Amino acid sequence: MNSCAPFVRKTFQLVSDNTTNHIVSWCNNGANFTIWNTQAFQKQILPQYFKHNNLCSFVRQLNTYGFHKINATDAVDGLEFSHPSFKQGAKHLLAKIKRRKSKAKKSDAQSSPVVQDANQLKVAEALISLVKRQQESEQLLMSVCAELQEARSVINSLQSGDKMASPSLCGKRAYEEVEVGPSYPVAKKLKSEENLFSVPTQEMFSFDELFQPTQSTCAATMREHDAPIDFDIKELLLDF
Amino acid sequence: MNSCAPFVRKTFQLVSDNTTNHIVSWCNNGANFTIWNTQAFQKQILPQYFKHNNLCSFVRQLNTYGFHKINATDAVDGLEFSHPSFKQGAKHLLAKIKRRKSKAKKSDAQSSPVVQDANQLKVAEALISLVKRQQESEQLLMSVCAELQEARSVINSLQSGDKMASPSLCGKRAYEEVEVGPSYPVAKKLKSEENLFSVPTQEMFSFDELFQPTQSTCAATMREHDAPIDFDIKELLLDF
DNA sequence: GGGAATATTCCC
DNA sequence: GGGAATATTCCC
Repeated sequence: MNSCAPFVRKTFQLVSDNTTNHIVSWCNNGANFTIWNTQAFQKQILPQYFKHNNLCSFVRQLNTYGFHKINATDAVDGLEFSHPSFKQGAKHLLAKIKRRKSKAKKSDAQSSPVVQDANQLKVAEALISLVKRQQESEQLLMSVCAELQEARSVINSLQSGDKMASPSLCGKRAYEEVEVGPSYPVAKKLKSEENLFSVPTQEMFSFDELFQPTQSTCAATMREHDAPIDFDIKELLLDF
Repeated sequence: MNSCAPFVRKTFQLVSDNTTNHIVSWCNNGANFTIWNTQAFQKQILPQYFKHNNLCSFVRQLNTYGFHKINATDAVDGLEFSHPSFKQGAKHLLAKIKRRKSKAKKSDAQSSPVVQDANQLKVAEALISLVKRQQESEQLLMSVCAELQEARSVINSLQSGDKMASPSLCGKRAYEEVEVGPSYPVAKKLKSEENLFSVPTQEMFSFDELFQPTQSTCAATMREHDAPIDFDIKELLLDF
């Protein structure tokens, strides 16, 4: 029943106490509450419920628990606050009022990344190095594939004289995943590489969720349906 | 002068107050202090300095600031505490007494990794996927290089009849970093790839510092002086 | 003794 | 309003 935070329970009690309505009371038909006399509230009310007599500390707690101040209008003065689960006579709603956690900084495109300790810095550096290494691997792969294509063109032109197949090339292949014969066009071969590179869809994580591609590279021409690897690592670390 | 924490300053004051030496006082020639009467200390002393009257809370603060309890001996009773910078008459030492920070969990080889929030979990998954992708790229690169080697063997055998060079192969190369002619042995070519792959030494981070290789792969044969990419990602995340 | 949640203070 | 340091409470 009384599973709400001590601060919320005490605030409900002091607002509901009809003997002090001239200092603090429900208002707006029980939807909000108002501190009518801040001096009396500080000196007479707060010390009865809390370990201080500062209105600022009380308001700080209200904010921590998600209360909002109502802008003063011409009709009423006093300090008025509201919370969707803090209503007159509704004790059962108080358990829904939760203390706000110290929030992790959300990414702001302008702000610089905050890396909080040496270990997280190391993780960041690991990611950066790994991404660089991956880019280099993929570029090198492209260049070697281009060379292979040229070599096969040479073979085809050399063989055009006798139209003979080349059994030795097919027989000595070391890695079975590369099933490309001499007459197989390189464009088709690169299509099969896409399957090897792409992250399987059954995994709970995809690159696109985390990494915002910031520029296109030659790798994009090779892997059309996969996110480029050159995401902005700083973007990711903003959420740390 | 008085840059020490409020708790330390107040504790020095209440211990040094000679009018309450029957309740709490310096002892051991001013090296430690003793609470002689815990009931009187709670009810009469604590509320004068703090917002509570609980001995437990006071002791909790002593521990937070690095004080240690002295084991009771036959000679003295009472609650005795000590701190290397909390000595009778030595106000100037109080600034050296620092509050202990909530310590980040250190890695323990037996304990399971603790990934503290959803974002760090995403980073972990990103690293895992990136490592997998890198392994696949390097394996594919090896297989393509093997194919290229075979293709060049075919070219050499086909050319052995007329000993003619192949100018078209050199002229149409798309990527300048691959400077390998038709007669260049593949073993030498892979040596040059090592330079492309390896992390530059002038960077402040190296893979070997962070990642413990857990098994050797075929990639190790290609990149002799570089750490294998298949480190244990869980090892790294223990420190989060 | 100390981790961790809540409370209070201080400051922007 | 809310971040962050310190204080108090609660619990192991």
